[in-house]
Amino acid sequence: MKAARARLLHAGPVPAPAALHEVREEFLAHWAAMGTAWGINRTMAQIHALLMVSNRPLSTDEVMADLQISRGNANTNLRDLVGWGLVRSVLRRGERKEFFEAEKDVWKMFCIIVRERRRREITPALSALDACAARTKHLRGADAEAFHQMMERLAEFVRLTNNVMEKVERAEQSSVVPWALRLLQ
Amino acid sequence: MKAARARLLHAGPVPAPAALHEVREEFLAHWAAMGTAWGINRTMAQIHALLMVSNRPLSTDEVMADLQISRGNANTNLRDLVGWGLVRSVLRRGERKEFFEAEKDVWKMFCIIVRERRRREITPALSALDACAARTKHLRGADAEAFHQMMERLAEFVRLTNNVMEKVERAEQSSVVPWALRLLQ
DNA sequence: CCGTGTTTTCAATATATTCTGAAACATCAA
DNA sequence: TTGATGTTTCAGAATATATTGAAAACACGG
Repeated sequence: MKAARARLLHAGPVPAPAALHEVREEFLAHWAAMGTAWGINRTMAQIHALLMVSNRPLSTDEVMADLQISRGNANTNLRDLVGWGLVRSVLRRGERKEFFEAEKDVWKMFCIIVRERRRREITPALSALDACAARTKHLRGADAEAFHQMMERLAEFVRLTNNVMEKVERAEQSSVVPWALRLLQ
Repeated sequence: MKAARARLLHAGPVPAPAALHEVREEFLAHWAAMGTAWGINRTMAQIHALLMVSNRPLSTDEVMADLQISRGNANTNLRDLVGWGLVRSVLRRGERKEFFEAEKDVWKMFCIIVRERRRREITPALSALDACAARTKHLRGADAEAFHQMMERLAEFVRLTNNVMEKVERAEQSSVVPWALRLLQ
């Protein structure tokens, strides 16, 4: 009580725990906003952020309490994060509860996201574009030919993207990618 | 009339216009789905797709008719696409109506998207992360230090991303990027 | 300044997505 | 088997996002 009041009464260096809490909140909010802009739901991004900056694995209940969300919501999104491979569930011996920890290596994180987005979105998109190209190959007329050409160009570009992403996935071993990226600097 | 009926009566090679229409619908749907997965609204992606495969500029009314959407919706999303630089508005002499055409060069399209996402999302994210790092630099304690370290690592990674994207933006001139990408093949 | 064609705006509505909370389900130890 | 502990599911509620449509604003030629 006294400490709290003291903080309000005189200006001075903010105590570390309070300051940290504040900055952490800001980070969670930013990460969530970023996620939203890239098609990831708010809660999932928030949980991910929370686990990224936690120095120990957290239980579902801790996540619920921290983010003020329901059990169902926490469970679903933790499950999804595990599905993405961005979060691992860890068991503590002697405890039945499940704990969760995020992959902390930023480069690995990036590789995982690239792998999953390739698998879930790029590869199917490529099939679709190839199909669109194939099905219009033999059609005649200016419209059809223009359409076909566009499909070819898009497919070619997505194929290149796909290949680049595939290389990035394997980057842990081959280290070609970090090298190429440095080259772009 | 006769041609239409003939199509219904005997099995045979589908006439080009009908086949093209079908494939085009499929492409629009796929592009819209893809957009959604990457945080772009359905209609905007659909309009973009429509203009990409149109061999002439289209008016707002044509877009409305083709996609069966309201004037307000068409207008807003066309405006946004122009804001992204993915679509240009063109004026036909003697006509008061505005027409719209998409950037058709796939590589340029990509550069535009990279430029805009960098400007709208990456740069602000980087500022936020730097701020989070700076504000926890002097805090002591295991929690604060772990947090600070994570912020530094994330900021470093985003800074790299930012730089790579900046190079891609300028790729039209310098052509370093296509070269580096080929290297990754 | 008026009339006409076009674009923009925005409150209301519709749709899509996310979240909750409680019940069902699992697992284990006694 | 029972009870304690933990997880999953999912219908309904809450929220966020997108869409409509009609009125207002605008731009221009006459």
